[in-house]
Parts: sequence; structure tokens; C-alpha cells
Amino acid sequence: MTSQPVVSQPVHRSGALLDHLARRMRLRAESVLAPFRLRPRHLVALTVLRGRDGITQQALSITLEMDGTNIVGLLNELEAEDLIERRRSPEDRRRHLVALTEAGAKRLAEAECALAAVEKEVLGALDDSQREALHSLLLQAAMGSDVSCPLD
Amino acid sequence: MTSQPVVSQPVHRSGALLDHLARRMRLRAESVLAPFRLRPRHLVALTVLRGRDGITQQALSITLEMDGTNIVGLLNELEAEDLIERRRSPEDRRRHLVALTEAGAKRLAEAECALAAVEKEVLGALDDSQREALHSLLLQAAMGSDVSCPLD
DNA sequence: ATAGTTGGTTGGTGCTGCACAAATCATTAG
DNA sequence: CTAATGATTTGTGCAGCACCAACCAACTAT
Repeated sequence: MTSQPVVSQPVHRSGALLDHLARRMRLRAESVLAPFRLRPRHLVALTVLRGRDGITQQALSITLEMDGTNIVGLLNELEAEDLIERRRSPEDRRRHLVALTEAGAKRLAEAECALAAVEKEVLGALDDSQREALHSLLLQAAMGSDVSCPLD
Repeated sequence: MTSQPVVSQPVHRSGALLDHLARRMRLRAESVLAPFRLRPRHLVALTVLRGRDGITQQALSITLEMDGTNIVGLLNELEAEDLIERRRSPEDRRRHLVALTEAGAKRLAEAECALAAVEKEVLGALDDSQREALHSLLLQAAMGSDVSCPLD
């Protein structure tokens, strides 16, 4: 690899587009999510938790790239709604292993279902297969670039 | 395809992933952009302007889904740096037609160039062709779902 | 045992992005 | 002339989030 001295095509930047679309999505998502007593960041956290059960709070803080103290608050809110559970780690009883509860998984699924319309609107220019492709690319990017995710 | 009465697979939701990745990108982008005296939202605005020269401020406000009064502030900042230009519309002299200046296009290009590393990091799990695919999907979604963009 | 370190928690402070409201000016339309 | 419209200015308030300091419980090392 790295053999070709190809200087580099203009290689399009996706940052601004990502920002823009995320914003549009979030604006609509907020009102849709409100009846579920969830805000966008809750959704993000729950989504992460669905993929990595029993993650430690530190790892979560790294994954979400949020300050540890704010993670606490976020989890408090979710725990108050019984959507997540904090279990003590048997190996190191200081650690909390955070996991989605059944209610949490259910709420997440319901919320996602309710977001179908939003996504349809924001990603309206994409057909189903394109949306699926987008999802898998986003997923791969999100999982792969996760510092706290050594082995998947 | 589209012939099967498949009720619907779980159809993955991309909202949270979009949110998550945009955040990761934005966090890094902020520091990279600082030397250019640009913040992420400036980048978004400039990116939009590159695609639609001579757009009216109202249209911009619709596209960015930002309040009109905040658009004014944003444009003031960009105009102070001579990155955009406000021209009076000849047809309706109340309107401002906003356009990228040469300096603006240049700054935008430079900033994007500087963001290469950031994108490489955040989208590190994707290879070049995947990144390209992602970009074109995002672009299509952004252009297509734009209410103020009747004909492109 | 004792000291130092680490995971988590609490409380507080402050900045930034943004929505929203109100008042103003220039221009256009009826 | 009057009303409506595009843009501007100024001011208010809230939410997200980073950061700091103090603290407890539990682990580690000596």
C-alpha cells in the first residue's frame, strides 16, 4: 500500500454536510422525541448502549466524547426513567457497568419508530437502498473510529 | 425490486448515528478551524453558498433552518472577513443577494484542506471509495431535501 | 495498615449556539 | 398613503456542555 504517488483528488469533505443534515434531523427529532421524554442525546446514548451492553461509564464517556461529569447526569436521567441499569462490576466494584433495560430497549425502539417520518423527510431525496447504504456507512464509521472499542 | 410486499425490515434509523458523527467531527473541526477564524457554522454557510451563488438571505435562512436574525449575525461575521458579499437585488432592492467572494472561496478551500486530517480520523474506518460514497449520499440528501431549492 | 490512585458522584460556574421578541429602516405593492 | 416585506439591531432566555473542586468507595502498592 501507499505505493502510488497520487497527489490526491480534491476528495470531497463531508464535515459540513454531516453537520447540516444532523442539525436538520435534530431540529425535527426534538419535538417527535418529546412525548417519549427523550432528547436527541438520550437517543444517541441508548443507541450506543444497545450495541455495547455492559459498557463502563468511562468507555461511554470516551465513545460519546463527553465529559465524565455530564455522562453522570445523562445516565441519571435515563436511570430515573428505568431505561438503563447501573450494575457494579464484579471485578472492580468501583466500576459501573451500564446496560439497557428491557424498558429501555422498548422505548428506544418506539422512539426510532416514531422517527421514521422525520428520517423520511430529512433523507427524502434518498431511496430505501440508498438510505440503507448510508446507514451502514455511518454505522461502520461510528463503530470503527471508536477509541474505546478495541475489538469488535 | 420493490415488488415484494415485505412489510418492512426493521429499517435502521440513522438519526442518532448522524448526530454522533457530526458531533465528533465538530469537536475536532473547531480547533482546526480556529486559525482560519471560522467556526463550524461558518463552514456550513460557506459550503451552501458555494453551491448557490446569489441566494437571498431568506432562502439561506430556510436552507440552514436558522432564524433570520441569526443569519444576519452570521453573515455579518463572514462579511467582516470579506468572505461573502451582500449585493442589492436589482428586482427588489430590499433583498440582499449573498455571494461568496473570491477570498471566501479560497478560505473555504483552505479550511476544507485543513480538515482533511479530521475527516480521516473521524471517518477512519471507511476507505476512500466508501468515503466518497458517503459524501455523495450526504450531498444528495442535503440538496434534495432542501425546501428552498426548487430546481437544481 | 497506609498512602496514592481511580471510578463515580455532586455542585457550581461560565461560555456558546440559538430561538424568539420588539423596534427600526428601506422598499415595494395595493 | 398605507400596508406588507426584507433586512437589521438589540435584548432576553434557555440548553448543551466543558471545566473545576470536593468527596466517597474501592482498588493497588508498599
